[in-house]
Amino acid sequence: MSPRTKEQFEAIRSQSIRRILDAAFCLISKNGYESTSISQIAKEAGISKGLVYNYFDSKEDILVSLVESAFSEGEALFEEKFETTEPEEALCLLFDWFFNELRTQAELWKLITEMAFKIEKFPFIGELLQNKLREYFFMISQLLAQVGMPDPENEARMLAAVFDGIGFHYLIAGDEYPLDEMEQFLINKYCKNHKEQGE
Amino acid sequence: MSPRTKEQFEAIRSQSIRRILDAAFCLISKNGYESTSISQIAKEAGISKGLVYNYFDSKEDILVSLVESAFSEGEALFEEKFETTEPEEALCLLFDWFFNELRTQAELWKLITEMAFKIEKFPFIGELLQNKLREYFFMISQLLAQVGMPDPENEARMLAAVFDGIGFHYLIAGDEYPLDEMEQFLINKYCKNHKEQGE
Amino acid sequence: MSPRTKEQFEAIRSQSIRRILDAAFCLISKNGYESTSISQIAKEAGISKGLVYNYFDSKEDILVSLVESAFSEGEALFEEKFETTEPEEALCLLFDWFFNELRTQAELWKLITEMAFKIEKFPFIGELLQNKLREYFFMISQLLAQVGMPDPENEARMLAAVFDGIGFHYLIAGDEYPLDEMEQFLINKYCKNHKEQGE
Amino acid sequence: MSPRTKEQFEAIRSQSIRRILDAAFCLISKNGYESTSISQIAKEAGISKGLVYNYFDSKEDILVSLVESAFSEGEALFEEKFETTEPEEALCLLFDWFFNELRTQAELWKLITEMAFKIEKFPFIGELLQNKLREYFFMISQLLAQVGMPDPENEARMLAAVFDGIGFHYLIAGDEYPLDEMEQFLINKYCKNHKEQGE
DNA sequence: TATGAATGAGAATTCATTCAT
DNA sequence: GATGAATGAATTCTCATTCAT
Repeated sequence: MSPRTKEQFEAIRSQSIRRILDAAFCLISKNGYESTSISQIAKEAGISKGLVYNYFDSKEDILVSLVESAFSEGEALFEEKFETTEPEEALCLLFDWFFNELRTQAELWKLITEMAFKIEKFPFIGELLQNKLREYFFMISQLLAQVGMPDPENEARMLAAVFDGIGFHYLIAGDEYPLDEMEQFLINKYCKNHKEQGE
Repeated sequence: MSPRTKEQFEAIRSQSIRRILDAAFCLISKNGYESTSISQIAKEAGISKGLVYNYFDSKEDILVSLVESAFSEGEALFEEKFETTEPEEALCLLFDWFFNELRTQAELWKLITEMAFKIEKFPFIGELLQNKLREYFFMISQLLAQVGMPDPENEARMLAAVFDGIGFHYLIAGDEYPLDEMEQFLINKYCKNHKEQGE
Repeated sequence: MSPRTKEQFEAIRSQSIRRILDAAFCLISKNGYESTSISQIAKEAGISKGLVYNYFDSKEDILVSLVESAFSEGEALFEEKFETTEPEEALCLLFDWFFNELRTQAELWKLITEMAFKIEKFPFIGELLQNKLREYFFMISQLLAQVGMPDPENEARMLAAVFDGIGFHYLIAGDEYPLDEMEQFLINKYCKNHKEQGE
Repeated sequence: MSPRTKEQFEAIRSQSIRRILDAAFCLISKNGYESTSISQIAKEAGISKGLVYNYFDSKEDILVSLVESAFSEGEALFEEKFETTEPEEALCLLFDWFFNELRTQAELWKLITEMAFKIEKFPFIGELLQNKLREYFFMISQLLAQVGMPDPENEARMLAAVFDGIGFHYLIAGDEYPLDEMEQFLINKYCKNHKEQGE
């Protein structure tokens, strides 16, 4: 019989890779990188341990792929949201987006955030996180400047901290944390003008 | 040789325990819990591996003690600072205290914060962190209420988030992070009345 | 498409086998049998891992073929050289041949020689090596007898040892080893008569 | 109870190390380095796998120790033998020594020799072997010079080759190889004067 | 109290081999 | 004939924990 075509192989490949990354994401975001073994990942992905090494060089390599894909996912959503709107609305959308992300993608936020504690061990993460943080900060400070807020840089730095701090406390307190209330509170605080226009 | 007295034994015990916890703190806050071995802790503490098990039942037990002692350390400083002052000054002192902690005890903050990612693995940590967070929040909200801030609860939740968020970004960015500037910014923002009164 | 003829199939077969053996020779003589994987061989041969198993039953089977082909290569050259000449010249040619082999086919010598250390693991190699050694020894002893050397058997055993010993030291010392000097030295020692006659 | 004394620990340590090295020597010289697993070594030594790593950093580390101890063993015997005798007798003793070594310590010779094929993989071995070879060669060439042999350097190089070549052929042919006959033959060839004096 | 030797379970990783296409 | 995905056993190595002294 003739061998599978390149496309067939590629389909198989990407499906397996997808499975591995999904399993890895699920387990690592739940239990942490060190507490997740390749065996667990393979079992969760429904494949053999050996196959994992067909697609990834090492456990660290899985982490790299995972983190990069996690980052670029966030990226895409981020840009798409705020590029084409006027500042007042964009600011509102930012809160909207952030709280939505937190509600639906808490695991993703958890994974990325936990990486900050692994910078010593995996230096590439430091780079990624710093870049992420800079973009994040830059975007917010531009929004705030456009809205006419004084000292937008420090305000942005503070707002960025608010976001990660809320994510952090949500992680600790779980559903006891009043996400909805905080969202409303922040919108009222930062988007008053826009709101008033809406009234 | 005369046998050692109870007091002597007790002194030896507590000294060894202290050493173990110090070593554990040092290593775990730097490298993480999973990446720190009992051997490393014993070596850093200058005692034998076996002796560690004389004082602690397991590696997890060390973590429990470590986290509890870390928490109560923070506690003590915290209470002592704000109990006896008037609200306007206390708020200032709070910023003072926080940024000082971050500058001098970053490792402690890092250790406690990282624990949030281990809640699934060590449920006792969830309790501790939630309590901590509640106290933290309660104290700030009282301060803000006393200062006359409207909606002090949500403001407190936000300010608490600002603190942890700044800690988090400081962890990522290191000395590039403008801690001083942020401190000044927050003091100006939250303690204006007091400052103006002072002038 | 017309189906391939038997000859075409046969050509493909033998070409693939040739490639596999070449790759195996190259890698195994450099890195050793155990440190060479089927994947490496397949990659070096430019074919797939699976195809290797179309032509060989197992990794050991490759080694068998490899060693046999290596031995018979040496064989062919060997016989062709000394069969038709007169003894005095043949002895000279022997040295010539040996040092040439060493210089140009060191890998081959290395592969065959290393096999001696695998006799326990692959008994078939013992047979092959012993036969080889016997032929080798027999040929030399005949040459020496024809040249009129007393006790040609032991002299042959010694000379055979000299050859492999030199090969061995050349392997250790690399280009620092004075191959040329040794060649001249041995020729002077063993072929003086012939040389002097030639003058 | 009081802990064991330093001496007791040291005794335990060196006994375990001895066992590991003995087992490793036995297995590696028989089956080769790559074909010998740590599990096998531990089992042969009658200890657990884990303990091996209490005493050696890695499998390679075992090899290093093994090779170094093998080399220095040979060394000691070597020097002791030839330093204090007159050249004619020393030459005889050299043959004596060599054939004895081969008969009683074939495994040691095999281990050391096989290492030559691992130079690429373990560069430290190259150093050791070259030094060994140089000493070996230097000692023989001095002996031959003292005995009055012309061109003692090349003769020494040849004799050194004879030795390793014989070892090599003995490895291949086993007890079929006429070691005794070769010993006598070489003594007759190289120690004639001394022998004749003895007659 | 104190030591460190000893264990064994489990981690990451490799690789010969099989198999569906 | 040809491919490479998939497997599983084996390998090196780590580490929490136990134990004899």
